[in-house]
Amino acid sequence: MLRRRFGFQHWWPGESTDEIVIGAVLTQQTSWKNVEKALANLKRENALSINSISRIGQRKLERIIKPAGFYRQKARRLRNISASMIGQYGSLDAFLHMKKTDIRKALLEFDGIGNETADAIILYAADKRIFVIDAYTKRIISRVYGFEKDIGYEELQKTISENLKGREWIYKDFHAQFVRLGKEFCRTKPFCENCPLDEVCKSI
DNA sequence: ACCCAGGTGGCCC
DNA sequence: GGGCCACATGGG
Repeated sequence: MLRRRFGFQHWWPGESTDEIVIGAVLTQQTSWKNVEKALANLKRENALSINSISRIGQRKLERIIKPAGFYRQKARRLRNISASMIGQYGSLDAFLHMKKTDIRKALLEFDGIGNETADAIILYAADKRIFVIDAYTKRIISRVYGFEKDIGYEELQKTISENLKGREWIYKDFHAQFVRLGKEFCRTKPFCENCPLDEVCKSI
C-alpha cells in the first residue's frame, strides 16, 4: 500500500486506495456525510473495492449507494470505471502505478471523471504530487487574484503549482486547509466580511 | 419551502 | 469557449 508521509492523511478518510477512488466519485457535488453512508453500505455488503464493483449488478449497486445521491448515474459510472480498470490495466494497483501523466489521461477518458476527481485520485490514491482545485479552492483563490474571471482549471492549477515550487510537501495540507477554511468562511460568496483568509492566501 | 453539497457531461449558441 | 440543465439524497 502506498504511504503518505505528511499531515492530513486522515483528511481523506479512506483506509484503502479502493475506498479513496470510490469516495472520490461518490462525493461529486455531494456532502461527505451522505458519502459516508454509501461507503458504510458498501463495506457491509463486502463491496468496497474496485474488484467487487466491477462484478456487481447495476440495480444492486444503485440500492447500496443510494444515500450518496445521483445514484443511478454514479452506479453506472463506478461500474464502468471499475470494469475498465480491471479489464484494461489488470488491477487498481497496476493502474495507480503508472506515470502520473498517463494516469491523468486515462482517468479523464472515463465517463464520470473530470479534472477535480482525477486530481484527487492522483494525489490521495496514487500518492503523486498534484494540486487539486475544488469549489472551495477556486473561491478562495479568486479572492487572492482579485476575482479573475473565468480562469480555466488547468491554468489555475499551473499558476498555483508554479508558486508552490520548492514546497511540494504542502500539496495535501494546502488543499485540506482550503476545504476547511472554505467551509467555514466562504460558503457562497467569493468575498465575505471579516474573512481571516488573507494571511493564509498570502502564503501561497 | 427553499438552498446547498469536496462535479460531470450534454446540449446550445 | 461560456451558459444552462439534469442528475438525487440528506441537512440546515
